[in-house]
Amino acid sequence: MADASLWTALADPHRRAIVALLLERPRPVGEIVEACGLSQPGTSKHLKVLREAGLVRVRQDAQRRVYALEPAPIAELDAWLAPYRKLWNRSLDALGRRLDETARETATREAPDDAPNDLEGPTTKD
Amino acid sequence: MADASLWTALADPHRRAIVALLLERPRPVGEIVEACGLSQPGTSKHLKVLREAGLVRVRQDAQRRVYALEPAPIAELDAWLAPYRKLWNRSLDALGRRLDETARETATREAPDDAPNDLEGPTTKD
DNA sequence: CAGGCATATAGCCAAAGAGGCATATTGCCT
DNA sequence: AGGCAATATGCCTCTTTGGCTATATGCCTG
Repeated sequence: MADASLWTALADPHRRAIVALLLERPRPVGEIVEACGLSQPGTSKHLKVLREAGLVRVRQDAQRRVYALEPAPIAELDAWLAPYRKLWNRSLDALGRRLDETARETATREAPDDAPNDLEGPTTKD
Repeated sequence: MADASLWTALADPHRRAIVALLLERPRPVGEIVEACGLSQPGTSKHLKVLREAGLVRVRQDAQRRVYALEPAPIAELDAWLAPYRKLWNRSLDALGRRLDETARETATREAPDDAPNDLEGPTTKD
């Protein structure tokens, strides 16, 4: 499943950095190499991983290869995340936790009928 | 930066499976072991990773340790995702919602017994 | 057609990670 | 106290992966 490679691809900080770079605008390899401070082959390898995960696409411009973000896989991530979003919305409400970029604050104080995830009790953390 | 460990934690399919399990409800270790078909120590190790990433919380109930999802880190993921969401929304608009149906397709689930379970959330496409 | 860029691939090494088994630890029960 | 049940840790192995250097490929230009 491509899902696996998606997570694997984004697991690496350098690759997330590259993805962030490409969010701003498409870029040729040289630029990416310079930005993330790796060797050119190393960067190329990361780009390969991103390519195979479908996260980026390449356009050839003479000798340059211009990489650009591919939106679909990230949408996939978003879809994966969806079920969890309602969970932390509930918690956010309960704990009064403030998160920077939620934008989902609908003030829906519905009482959870089953309340599957009550994380209370003596929380023994590590 | 808990971010790194967050991605690393979710990079593993077994750990994503565990997280999916805990989305339904909190569970003791034994149940998780059974569900993901790994050895008990192996499962425990995964739980440790999730714990250290802040993704789960433990409540001690007699000899049992009941694990539950911690919403905040997933919210963090959502925050990370936010800038990209704009991007693919744009594309979605441009492509005439073709991606939308891709993202909303439902996946078939199978009951995990001893097989490698893919109880990941709404696995999209493929 | 030779030369030079820009990028990809191949080969190699060290480090991390996932998995298993055996064992320690902790709490309950008799 | 002794034993069992549930979970965590240590240790070992094997595979994967990230990084590098060296080399191949493709494309443009003189």
